[in-house]
Parts: sequence; C-alpha cells; structure tokens
Amino acid sequence: MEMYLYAHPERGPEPRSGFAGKSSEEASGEETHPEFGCNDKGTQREPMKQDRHSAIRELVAAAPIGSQGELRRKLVKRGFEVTQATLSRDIHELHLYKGPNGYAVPNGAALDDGEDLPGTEEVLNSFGLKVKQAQNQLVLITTSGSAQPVALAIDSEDWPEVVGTIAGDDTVLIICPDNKRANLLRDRLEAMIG
Amino acid sequence: MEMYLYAHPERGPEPRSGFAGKSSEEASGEETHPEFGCNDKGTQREPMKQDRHSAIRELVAAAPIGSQGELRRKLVKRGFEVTQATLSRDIHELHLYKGPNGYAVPNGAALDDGEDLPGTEEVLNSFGLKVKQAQNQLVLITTSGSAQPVALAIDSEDWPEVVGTIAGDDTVLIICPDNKRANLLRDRLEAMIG
DNA sequence: ACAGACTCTGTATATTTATACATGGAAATG
DNA sequence: CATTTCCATGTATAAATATACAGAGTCTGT
Repeated sequence: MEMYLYAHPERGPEPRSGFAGKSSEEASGEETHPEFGCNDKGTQREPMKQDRHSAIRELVAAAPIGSQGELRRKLVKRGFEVTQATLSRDIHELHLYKGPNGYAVPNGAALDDGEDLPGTEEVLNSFGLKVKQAQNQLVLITTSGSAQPVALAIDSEDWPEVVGTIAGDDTVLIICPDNKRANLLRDRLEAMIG
Repeated sequence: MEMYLYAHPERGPEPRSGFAGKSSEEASGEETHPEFGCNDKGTQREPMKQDRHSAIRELVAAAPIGSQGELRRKLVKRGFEVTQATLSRDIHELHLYKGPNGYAVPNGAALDDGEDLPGTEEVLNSFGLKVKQAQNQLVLITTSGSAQPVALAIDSEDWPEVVGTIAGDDTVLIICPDNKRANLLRDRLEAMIG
C-alpha cells in the first residue's frame, strides 16, 4: 500500500490476513511466551524497532525466509524477542514482498497506482530532439539521459504503430510494424517535438 | 513439491499457509460451488489453464489485487470459474510476488540466488509476457527490469535464428536473418512463455 | 504530578494462503 | 479395450498472515 519511500497514494483500509493454530514451525509451545500481560519492550527507550528492522532486512537479504515464524526464530538468535504479530507489522512497514523464494526487499518496479504519467507530448516537447527513419525503425534522439522516460511515455500510449521501444541514454529505438506506419508515426512524433 | 520449471533453489518441503472461515470477500456462500464431486474442467482439452494464466497476468498488471478471493471474482467476470485452491497453484506457477500493492509479476532484478545460467525456458516462463513481430524483428516484452537477463539467456542459446539481441528495461529486440526464421523463433518463444 | 496523545507491542482471532487427498478425463501402453 | 499415467482441479483443512483491542511506556503541556 504505502508505496515505500515514494508517492504514497494509499487508498482503502487494505486488510491483510490471519493466524490460528500453533504451526509446525514453532513446534512446542514457545511462540507466545514474552511473559503475557503486554508491553515490556521499553527496555532501552525505543531504538529497538529500528535495529530490528535493520536486522530483518539483513536476514531477508542473506537467506530465503519463507515465513514469519522462521524469521522470528532467526531474530531470536540475534536477541530480538518478538511475536509474529509484530513481524507482520514490520514487514508491512518495510514494504517487503513475498515471492517464490520467501521475503524480498522491494526493487523499484512496484509503482502500481502511480499517476505520474507526464504525457508523451509534454515529454517529447521537452526532451525530444529529432527523429530519423530506417525502414520500419525509427530512431529518436533525445537530450542526454532522457531516453528512458521518453520511451516509457511512448510505450504507455499503446499506439498500434509501435511494436516496441528500447531506450539507451539519449536514443530511443522504436520498432514499427512496417515502413508505412513508421512513416506515420514519424510525422506524429516530429509534430510533437515542435 | 512439484518444483515446476524454474531454478527454485528451494530447500525443505516449503510449506505455504492455510484457510479457514468464509471470508468477508466471498460474503455469502458462493465460494465452493463448482458442483462438488471434483474435476469438470476438461471442457475443451486444456488450453484453459494457459488462458487463465494469461488473464491473471493481465488482471494483476492492470489493477492492484490484494487477495486470491478478489482475483477469483475478477476471473469469474471474465468467464473463468475456479476455486481459490487453483489460484494459489496458479500464482505459484506464475512466480508472482505479493507486496504492498497486492500481487505483482516477478522482477528479473531478484535473480541473486543461483550462479548458473537460469535457462531460457525458465526465464521466459517467469518474465516473458508476449512476443510481437515486425518483419525480421521480434520484440519481446518482459516484466519490468527483466529484459537484460532474458536477452542474456536467449543469446547463450546460440540459435541460428538469432542474429543478435538488444535489451532495454522491459523490452528485448531480437534481430533475425529473415521473416521466415523470425516466424519460427516467434512460435518457439511463445510456446515457452506459456 | 496528571491528563491526553502517541507509539510499540502482545493476545486473541479473523482472513488469507497452501496442501493433503481424491476424482475424472485424456493420452499413453499393452 | 483395459490398464496405467499424468494433469488439472475441487474439497477440506492445516498453516501463515493481518488486525481489532488493549495495555504499558514516553512526551508534552498545564
């Protein structure tokens, strides 16, 4: 949900899921033992959470961790006594992902609801320099370092004249179905470059 | 553990998780209804699973899907009648990740465990989305950030139909000797994507 | 020092996900 | 054709994850 250190669009309440039995992981009774009553962590102010988060990041990066119970055991070995509930929250706060190989740190790509599409016309007008054609291929020259965003904008247009784009640093290669449509697209792009 | 087609270092039995109540998602009783007895899918051979997988990829890419129940409802709207159990398996087979924004397609950047070349079939199955052809050129769309590793895998195959490849962020351009062989290669790649 | 606002966390439980079994159909075998 | 093998999938249920509540420290202002 919170999108990490980014835009944070956030929408609904975003429910998560549940818990129940004892779990084969924790085997014997040892899951719920930090005394009982309730809180007690205040041992040394509160930097504890920070450290725990760091530890989690390390552990997750080091070896595949498939469940919060497993993570909990590893944390205990490092001296962090916490319950599964807290780990669930930690994982949420750290924006970790869970996949085939257990938990993983986020790798960019996650931007789902990002609404920051600048608009092809705008981007081209700002960074586009010129367009050249070679049969069904178009080579779009942009200002240094802008090829990537420009290609992204073009891709998002979903134009039928565009089969695909590949961007370098200041060059975007656009593959068109055929010469005819490459021509068409070239005119359109040139118009946008102004 | 079926392990499927992938590198999957996977260690032990790798347990997953559970299920229990009725879930607010499915509200009234309608989750478990496809008759009962058992199988019945054999309707039209078996391409059904393939289509379902494609649909899942699309839905997941289109909007944030936070649970399998939610995914199930969207699939039903598209005509796919399946149970949560099947979706759990599908998601496993598609190597999808679940994060702050719901399910997401895998990101090539996460390939840090294995040291050996993953193998074209595995990589394509995980990151390949679709193939388009423009004359003697093929444009392979991959999940965000996975083009590089996919291109690498294809290059290492040393196929005679491949003259060369160039990879961007989510697009791989493959140059073939001629249209005929581009066609041949396209079919092969599509088969590997599933 | 006390009340109010916050934060962090545990407990108990609701929700979600993964799996052990079992079934039925298609394709492969004999 | 009967038998054996796979495969995809449903059902029931175990396992895992998220959350509603509530309590205990910490701060702050009065």
